[in-house]
Amino acid sequence: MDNIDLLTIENQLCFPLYVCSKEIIKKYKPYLDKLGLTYTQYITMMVLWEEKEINVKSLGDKLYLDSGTLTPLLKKLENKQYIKRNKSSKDERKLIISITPKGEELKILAKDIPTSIGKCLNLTKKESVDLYKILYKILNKIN
Amino acid sequence: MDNIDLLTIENQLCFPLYVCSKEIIKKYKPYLDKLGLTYTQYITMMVLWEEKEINVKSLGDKLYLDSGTLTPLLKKLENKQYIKRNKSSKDERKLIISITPKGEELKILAKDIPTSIGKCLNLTKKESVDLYKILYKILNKIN
DNA sequence: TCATTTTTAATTGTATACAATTGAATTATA
DNA sequence: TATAATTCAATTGTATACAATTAAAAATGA
Repeated sequence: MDNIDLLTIENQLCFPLYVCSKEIIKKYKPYLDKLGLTYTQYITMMVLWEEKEINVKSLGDKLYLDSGTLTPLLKKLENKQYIKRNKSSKDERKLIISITPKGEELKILAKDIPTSIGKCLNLTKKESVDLYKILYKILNKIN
Repeated sequence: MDNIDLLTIENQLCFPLYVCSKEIIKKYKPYLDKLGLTYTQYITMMVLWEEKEINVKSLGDKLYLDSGTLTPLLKKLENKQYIKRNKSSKDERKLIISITPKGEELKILAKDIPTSIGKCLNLTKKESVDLYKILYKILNKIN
C-alpha cells in the first residue's frame, strides 16, 4: 500500500487508542462524581493509596504527568482535604504529598469502580491480557 | 481477589491506555510541528483529506469531539488557510467545513507520518491487528 | 398553520496536558 | 570551597476536552 493511502482515520492505531481512552474515562464520570474526583485526581489518589507519601516528581513519573498538570491538581485535592502538601525538610526543593484519613476513606467508597468499568468494556480474559501486554510493550519501547 | 486490591495503578487497563495515547501523540509532535498542526488538528485534516466537505456535527461524530472543542480548533485551521468555514445554504444551522488547495498539499507533506510512528511503536503485525480489533470492540460496545 | 420539539454550532466555565521558563535548593566539579 | 550544572516545583502560555447553556433554524404534530 502506498504511504499516502495510510492517511485515513480507519488506518490509524493511535486514533482508536486516543478515543478509547477518552470514552472509557467518560464512563468513570458517574462513579467518580460521587467521590468528588476527576479521572486524573482518581489515578493520583490511587498512587497515594499505595504509597501514602510521595513527592511531586516521583508522582509525575508514575502518572506520566508534569508539575504543570500536577501542581494545580494537587492544590484541588488539598482543598478537598484528601491530601496534604508539605515541603521536605531533608530537601527543600521537594514537596511531599501525603494522604489524609479522609483520603484513605475514599478508597473504600471507590472499591467497586474497577469491576464496574470492567463490565462495560466487555472484554474476554484473553483480550484484557493481550491489551494489557501490548500497551505496556508500547510504553516500555516509547521511553 | 478482593475488589479493594484492584485499586492499584498496575491493575488498571484504562491507565496504560490513557498514557499510551498521550505518549504516542507526543511522538507525533516533531512531525506535526513541521506542518504547523497539533494532533487534534491532524486527525481533523485526515477526515477532510477523505471527505473534502463535512459539517461540524458529522465531523464531531467521526472524531468523537463536540463543538466546544471543534469550533475554536476549526477557526485556527481556517486562519492557517487549510480549511474554509461556510454556512450551508440548504440548512442554515449547519456549518460546512471544506478543504482548501493548501490543505490538500499538507497531505503530501504528511504522507510518511504513519510509517514513522509505526516504527517507534515496534509492534508485530499480530499485535497491531489484535490491538486494533480490541480497541474497536471496546468502542462499539461503549456507545 | 403555528406552537412545540429537535437539531446545530457557538459560548461559557472548569479541568486537564504540556512546552518553556523561572527561581530556589542541591549536587558536582574544577 | 566557590562556581557551574542539575534538580525540583511553580508559573506562564497555548491547546485541547467536555458539560451545560444559548440562540437560531428546521422539523414535527396537533
